[in-house]
Parts: sequence; structure tokens; C-alpha cells
Amino acid sequence: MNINNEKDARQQIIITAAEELFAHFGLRKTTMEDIASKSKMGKSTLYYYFKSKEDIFAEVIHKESKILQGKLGKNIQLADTPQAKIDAYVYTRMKHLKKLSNYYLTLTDEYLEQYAFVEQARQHFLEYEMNSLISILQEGIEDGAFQVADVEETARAIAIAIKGLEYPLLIQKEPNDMESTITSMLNILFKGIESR
Amino acid sequence: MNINNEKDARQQIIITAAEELFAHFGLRKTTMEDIASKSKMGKSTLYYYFKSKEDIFAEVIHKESKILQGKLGKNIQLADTPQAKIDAYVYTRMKHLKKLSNYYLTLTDEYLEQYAFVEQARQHFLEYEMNSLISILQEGIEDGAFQVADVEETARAIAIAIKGLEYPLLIQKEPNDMESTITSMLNILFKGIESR
DNA sequence: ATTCGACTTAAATACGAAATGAGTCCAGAT
DNA sequence: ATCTGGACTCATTTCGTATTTAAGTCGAAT
Repeated sequence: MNINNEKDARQQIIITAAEELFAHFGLRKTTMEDIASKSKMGKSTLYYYFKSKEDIFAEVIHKESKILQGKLGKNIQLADTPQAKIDAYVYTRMKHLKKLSNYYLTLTDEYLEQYAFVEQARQHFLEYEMNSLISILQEGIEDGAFQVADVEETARAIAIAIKGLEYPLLIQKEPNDMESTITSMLNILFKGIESR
Repeated sequence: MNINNEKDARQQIIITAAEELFAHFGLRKTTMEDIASKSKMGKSTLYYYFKSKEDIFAEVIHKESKILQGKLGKNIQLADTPQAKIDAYVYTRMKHLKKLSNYYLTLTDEYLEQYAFVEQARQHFLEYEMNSLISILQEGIEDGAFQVADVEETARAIAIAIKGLEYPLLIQKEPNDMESTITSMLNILFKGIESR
């Protein structure tokens, strides 16, 4: 395991170097040479640890994604009611999004990179999101806190609304407050707008 | 007025020709020559009626936008409860969207055209959307049908959720049903997910 | 007032030459 | 055997320049 740790450590050095470079200069403008010199290795050494540049990029995305999922999981756990869990989920996601968007949301700096693995990462995250929401909803239903006709469709509806929140975050230059809009959306989600 | 009608008619011919060409080939691949020959006029004649190619494009977008607004207005009027009006609004918008997106939603065929007037048209439509939603909400509140803390924020929340619905419509190739997701979202909007 | 052919000019395209950078190979170090 | 990196290949990108295209103007004709 010692040898393997050593290998892992070197991989991490590479990924960390790549991460910073990608964040600064984007995928295209970052060369393997750059990553190598920042990692203090020869370029070919990178190819001992990773198959390709895309492979490194994929790892960076994967790592970022896991970090967000970690944060989300943690904050969901800390919240004690199903409502608070949803609040936590949405707020955590929104706060982290700007950073994550640097990597796998097409529109920010490198536009429309149609990499298959970016699409795949997005898909994976969507699955994670759906599962998280479904869990929370189900817990809420068992609690008696929520009343939902179709859990899956409801989760999808929430996911889509969150997606709508992403949009202004990505195109707007000034980071609009959003705060009150999110509050408003969550309020609708829980209470609806019909009189009762 | 006769003269003016004649002028309007010729403008309409040009706009219609341009519309079809833009829809087929996009803004960049459509030349003024193309528009002229489709309109059976000389190219310079176009400049008698319009200031520039962008100007024609702006008119096309404007016209499309007005058509959608007309449809929306009509269908809102036909619906008799506030709930039905919101239903009508959302469904009408979604049905029409694919077509409209050809013109002013960046992602479809000509990517990321950062034309100022496209952004402006979007902004105008958003204003229209907000006003429509605010009206419906206000009517619903007066009716006693709706109970809403902040009308404006609520309208914005709904607009954002609708924006989220657009996303899969634009990137997904197969026109997913969406039907049940929309139903689900509207259900949440009205009833919320909390037990009552 | 309206139309169009002829023209100008800026931008897009085409293309070959030069440079860059992803990925390979192999010899040598640990 | 596990690693490392210098030297290489070759596909892609960049660059400089010649050529074409197409937006927009002008002035004469109707």
C-alpha cells in the first residue's frame, strides 16, 4: 500500500496543479508542459500517471464534483427537518455553483466545449441530485411533513427549478443577490400559492 | 395612408423572406443578396426599407416575440380561473418556445451570438413575462384564490422555474415529453409539498 | 418617393508555411 | 519492476498573405 500511496500522492500533485491552471487559463490554454513544470515533473511522467490531458481534466471535474457532493451531504445531515434539508441543499448548491461552473458549465470561459465527459459529469451530478432530492422527499413523506403525488416527478421539478436558478448566475456579470428569489422559491415549494 | 400601407407591405415581404432564410440558414449564412432575391428586389432596395441587416433581424425577432405574446394573451383570456391562466401561460410558452428559440436563444444553431439586440429582446420578453405573471397573481389574490407574500418575488420565482424548463428543451435533441414534469411543477406551485 | 446597377471597403475565407503541443519511445535511474 | 525525463513524431493550431465575399453607399433612372 505504501507504493500505491506514493503513486496517489504524485497523482494528486498533478491534479492540483492542473486544477489551478485550468481555473486560471481554461482547458485549451493549459498545456501539458505547463502542468508538468508546475508539478515539477517531466511531461512524459504525466503520461505514466494519466492516459491523456482529457483524462486529467476529467479527474479534476470528478474531484470538484465530489467536493460539492460532500458539502451537500454534510449540510443535509446537519439539518434536522426535511424542510431544512431542502433549504440546505439549495443554498449549498447555489453557493458552490460559481466555482464548479468554472469547470463543467460550458458558458463561462471556454464556451461550448462539447466534451463527452463533461456531459457525462453533468449527467452524473443530475443523478446524484435526483437521488438526494428523492431521499429528502421520501423522508419528509414518512415524517408526515410532506405530501407528494409522485416523488420522482417532484424531485425532477425541483431539479429543474434549481437549473433555472443557475442561468442568471452564469450569464449575469454582477452576482445578483438571488437570496430573496431563492427564499421565495422555497416558500412556494413548501406552501404553494393557493389560499388554504 | 395608402402610400404607407404600400411601404408596410414591402417591409413585410422583406421580413417574411428574411424570417424563412434565417430559420433555415441562420443569421450569418443568410446574405442580403439572398433576402433581396427571395423578396424579388434589388439589394439596395432593402436599404431603403431597413437600416441594416441587423435591423431586419431585430424586426424578425420582434415580430416573433409579438406573435408569442399575442398567443399568450389570448390563451390567458380564454382561461377563467387564475390557476387555469397560469396553466395556459406555461403550456403555451413551452409549446411555442422551440420555434422562438431559433431566433433568440443562443444555443440552438448559431451559438453565443452576443448581439446587443438579442439580449434586449430577451430582456423585453422577461419584462412582459413578469408583468403577465404579476397580473395573474394579483387577480388571483383579489379573487381569494392565491395567497402570496411578495407578488413580484413570486413572479420572478415562477419565471426562473420556467427558465429551467427551457434548458432541456434546448440542449436535448429528442423532444422529451416534459408534459408530466410541467404538470408536476404546476401542482407544486399551487399546492406546495407540505402536508396540510 | 422608390428602385437598382455599379462601386467601395471591411471582413471572411483559403492556403501554404511555420510553430506549437499532445502523445510516444526508449534509455537510464531508483 | 517501478518510475522518470530527453528526444522524437505528427497532428493541430497559428500565422502571414492573397483572394473572395458580402454589407453598406452612391448616384442615376423612374
